[in-house]
Amino acid sequence: MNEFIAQPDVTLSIAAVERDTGLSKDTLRVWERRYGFPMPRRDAFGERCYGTDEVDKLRLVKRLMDGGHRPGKIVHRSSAELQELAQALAPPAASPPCADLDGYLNLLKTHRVDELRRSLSQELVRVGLARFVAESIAPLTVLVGECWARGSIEIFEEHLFTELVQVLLRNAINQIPEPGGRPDILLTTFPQEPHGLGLLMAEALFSLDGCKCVSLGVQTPIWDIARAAQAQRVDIVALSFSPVVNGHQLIEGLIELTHRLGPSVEIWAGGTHPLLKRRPPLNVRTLSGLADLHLAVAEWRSRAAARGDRAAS
Amino acid sequence: MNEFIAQPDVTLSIAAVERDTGLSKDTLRVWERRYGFPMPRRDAFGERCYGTDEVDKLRLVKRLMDGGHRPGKIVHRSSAELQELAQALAPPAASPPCADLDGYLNLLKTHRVDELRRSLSQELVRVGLARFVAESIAPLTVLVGECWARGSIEIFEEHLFTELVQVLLRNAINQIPEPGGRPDILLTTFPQEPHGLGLLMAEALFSLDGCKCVSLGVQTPIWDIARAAQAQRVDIVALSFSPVVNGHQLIEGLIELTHRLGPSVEIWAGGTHPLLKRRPPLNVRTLSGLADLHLAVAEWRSRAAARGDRAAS
DNA sequence: TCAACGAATTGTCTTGGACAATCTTTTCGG
DNA sequence: CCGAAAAGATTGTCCAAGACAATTCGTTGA
Repeated sequence: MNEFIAQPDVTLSIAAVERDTGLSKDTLRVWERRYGFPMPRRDAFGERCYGTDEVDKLRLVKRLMDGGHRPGKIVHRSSAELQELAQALAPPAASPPCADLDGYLNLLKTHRVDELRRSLSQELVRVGLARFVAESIAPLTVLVGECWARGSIEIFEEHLFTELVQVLLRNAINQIPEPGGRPDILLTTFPQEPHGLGLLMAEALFSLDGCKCVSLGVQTPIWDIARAAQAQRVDIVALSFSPVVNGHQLIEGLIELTHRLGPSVEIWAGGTHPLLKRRPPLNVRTLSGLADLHLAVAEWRSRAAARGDRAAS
Repeated sequence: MNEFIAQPDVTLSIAAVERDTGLSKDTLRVWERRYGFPMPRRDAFGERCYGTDEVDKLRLVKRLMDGGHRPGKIVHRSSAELQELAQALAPPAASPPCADLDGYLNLLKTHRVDELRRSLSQELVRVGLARFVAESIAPLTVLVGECWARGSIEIFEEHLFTELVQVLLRNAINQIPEPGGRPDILLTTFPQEPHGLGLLMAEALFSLDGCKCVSLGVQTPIWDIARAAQAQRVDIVALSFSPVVNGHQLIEGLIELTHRLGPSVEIWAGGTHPLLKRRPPLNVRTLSGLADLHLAVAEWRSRAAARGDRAAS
């Protein structure tokens, strides 16, 4: 069907490697200069030809870097050693993973998507949305994230999971009767933060508490978060942070956002980013764990009542 | 309300311009050297600072190039002249923008989100999902995209729109009774493509046609698309392309994916990327317009029947 | 134990040159 | 006069080596 015979030595151009690994051309060249890896062959025109083995190793290195390793320390190791590192990287499974969670994870790894959706749906109906989010989805999401960092699940499996949970949660949120009560909450993430599941979980819990939620989705520029908050006249801007965002950018962003929003809008920050636990920053309400959301809303309402804000019923 | 005066001189780095215009850093530098445009200011460290006016013009030039113009001929013209060219180029103006669309757009621009959701919902119920997608959502999405490119709507408004449509479509898809028929279709986008609405529209229409859809969401690495297609044993990989993806990367990616998938899996490509209209590439089925989806599925089924594939009922 | 300072690491930007691929124009044979 | 082949211009991407800001690491001092 295809006139191309599978070449025994497939090689990729630097642009193709950039696309496949996510490492920029500049980075690839500077690694070659500094570390001697990757050291691709050159074609007749002196251009780099990367082999599949090199690209595979680059992918591995990239994954370890996402997990906190530094390139200079690991590029020289063999692929086998890197595999080991990736295994060791994962946190020692802090909580003894509940049997249910392992069951779900197993379904995901064996690609029985329909079964996974069905059993999660059943669990949702069984325990209700609030407990479902807190006890199943949240820990499962963390677990999947850890597995991803360790390389023990594939990227497309993580995509499948994200998509599936999204469908489930959006559907559940939709079935909550239109609340329309205060506080009005704007949900979004910073530009560097591509993960949206945390946001969706928060939206579910807030909606259950009768808050009016407006979501901007992920990766909204700070300036636009402020604009949206003004335009929608919300009471609270709720942000979600996973560990991928740089701590410095997180703090800087929160400071800037605080200034832009002014005192009339509160900022609530939640998620799995380590900084949120260690030092509660500025005048930002940090939400430690999903149970805290309910508490925070209750507090806000009693504050509003104390202010004599009758609209916040 | 806000103590910060809107800065008169917002400038973007070369990386930001690459992201915003789709023109590579190399291209931006070589244009500066050859044509003298763009000629960005330099900051204290000698790095390029592009003004918003330059970026706007670059976007315009890019659009004209996608339409067949060559950069050397047009970069020197004024923005006004380019606007004219764009006018002349673009519209066979297939449909004079329906009054409904303008109404929706207006609701979005005045931030009456609830009203917008309600009127779209009503329209959905009125005309059914298929027509709703083809006649309202698709052109409205294009319109919003154009406004965004022109800068006549704000980023957060675009986020609001995306989120709202997503909720609507996911909810509608959910209510389609589980089809489970062939073909099995895997939906996703290339790593450079962050827009997911096209995917969602396709999923809606495919599902209506009784296809079994599995979505990976956006930005899946090519390698993982192939892995997922194998694992799920799908018949078709459906991809969506907006103009933001580089034409070269599009072609290269499709070639690589073709090789990785082998002959047993078809590739269908749709979206608003200009390349899809001009030269139908390779052995990829290009879907020109949403109406084509239905046709393509019908064709696939008759081919399957001709092969005597009884499973594809 | 924590903060602060200097050193090492690392990604991205810079310049200017080169060249293959593509598009346009000219030339030439029928 | 038409169509094909050759010559010429255009254009995007690659290369090399240098520079530097931002981040992280490691050490010292309180």
